[in-house]
This record gives sequence, C-alpha cells and structure tokens, in this order.
Amino acid sequence: MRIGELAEASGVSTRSLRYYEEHGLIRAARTPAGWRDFDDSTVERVVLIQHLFAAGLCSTSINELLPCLESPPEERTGVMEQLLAEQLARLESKRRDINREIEILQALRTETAVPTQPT
Amino acid sequence: MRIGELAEASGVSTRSLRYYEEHGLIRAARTPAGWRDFDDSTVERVVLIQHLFAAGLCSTSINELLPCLESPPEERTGVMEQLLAEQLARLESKRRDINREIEILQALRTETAVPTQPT
DNA sequence: CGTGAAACTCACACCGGCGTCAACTGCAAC
DNA sequence: GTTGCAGTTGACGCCGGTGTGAGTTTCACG
Repeated sequence: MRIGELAEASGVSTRSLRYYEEHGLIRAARTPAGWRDFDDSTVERVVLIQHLFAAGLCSTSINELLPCLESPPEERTGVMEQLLAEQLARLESKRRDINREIEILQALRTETAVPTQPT
Repeated sequence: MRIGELAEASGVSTRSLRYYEEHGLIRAARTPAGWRDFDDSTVERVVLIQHLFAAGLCSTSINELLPCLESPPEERTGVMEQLLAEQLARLESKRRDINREIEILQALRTETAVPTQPT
C-alpha cells in the first residue's frame, strides 16, 4: 500500500510516516520508481506506535521496544523483558510524579497564600 | 539578595532565574548599578515555580496561577478558583492518559505479538 | 591601582516530533 | 501532450525552558 493509503488508514500524516521510516520504526519496500510500498500490517503497527508516543516514549525507546513486542511473550529474552519493564517503570514513575504534583496543587488551593512579590 | 545567592538557595540556574524574571514570574529590584536585587521570599516562590513546571504547566499558565495563589483561599475570586480548577483538571486528565497507556503497555507485555515487519 | 569573581545583556543552540514549502518525478485520465 | 494529483528528497521553522559563550561593567579585596 502507498503512503497516502497508510496515512488515511492509520490517521497519521504522511510526514510522520516518512519520519517513522527514517528512524527505523516502520519499513517500506520501494517500487521501481522509488515509491514506498507498505505492508498491510503496517497500519496496525503505526497505531501501536502512536500509542507509545502518546505514552511519552521517544522514538529511540520505541525502536528498542518494538522488536521485543514482535516475539510472543513466552519466547522473549530476559533483555526484552527488561526493556519492557523499564518503560513500564518509567511510566509508573511519571504517574507518581503527577500524583505528587496534583497533591501539591490541591494543597496550595486550600491552604495558605504564597508570599506576594514586592513592587 | 543577588542572583547567585538565589540560584544557590533555590537550586535553579541563574539563566532560568533571568528567564523567570523576563516572563514576569518573579520580580527583582535593581541596584543603582543595574544588578538584580531579590527579596528573600523569592526563594520559596522559585521552588514553587519549579513544582509547577514539573507538573507540566507552561510559564504562561504559571503566570496566571501565581496571582491566584497569592490571595488566601477565602478571598479568591471566582475567576481565580476557575483557573486553579482548570489546571487541576488538566493534571487529572493527564493522569488518566498515563493510566490508560500503562494498561496498554501491560497488555502488550502479556498478550499477543505484534506483526513483524517484512524485510 | 590591579585582579578576579560575579554580575550584566545579547544571541545562538538544543531537543523531537511534525508542519510546511520548494523543486522535481511518476503515472493515470482526458 | 498536458493536466493534475500523489509521490519523492531536502530543508527550515516551531515550541519553551535552558545551556552556553562573547563582550562588557561592578565591586570587594590585596
């Protein structure tokens, strides 16, 4: 499938898809004329990539993670499991941060006033 | 107090402090020679600002929020309360997003494999 | 008076995912 | 042939908080 179709099907801009390919997140065969030719399964993959971006992962992390996810769970190596665990830990750590900041803001909301700035 | 002292006391670089002043988050008097002269209470304020940055607020939002936090809760206007509520809602929405993404990653971890890319 | 630390202003760079423009080519339809 | 859409590469811009460097001034101390 061509890049326009893939963009349509996955809801991602052609610019982003080229970016993904450039950074090795997806692969495309080329027609004799040089046009990208994507496999149908790439739609699913792009949607997944979007989720990972939404979770705050950078393209480098996604690039490490994708090969892990390609193996079924029972065949994954310890390294793969470790990468997955790391990213989960990162997310959970971020969740803790947010929880803390929510508490701080809630406390500020009900508690005392902050010192005013001198003019 | 001078900018170096403030930087030391608050753990924030002088560059950032100048940025904060430039954007109205903190105020500084000036000595005759043009050096910034910060009030002692600014330390506390800078620490708070760091928390708000950590919570993902941008300087513009912080700028709106700070005057609200300067009034004690009982004297706050409806507008102030609304701003606070908005930022809290933003944070809570972000927390929900993260929770969702954690679930997705956990599911990916245990469930099926992603289709491999054709070479 | 000289020296060095610390302050000042101005300005450029970075990160990273993507928008967007430019200049060019491929290909189907009329 | 030509029109026009879809594709190609390459490059620049953006955002926003900071790092960093250059070139200058202030001020405490010997």
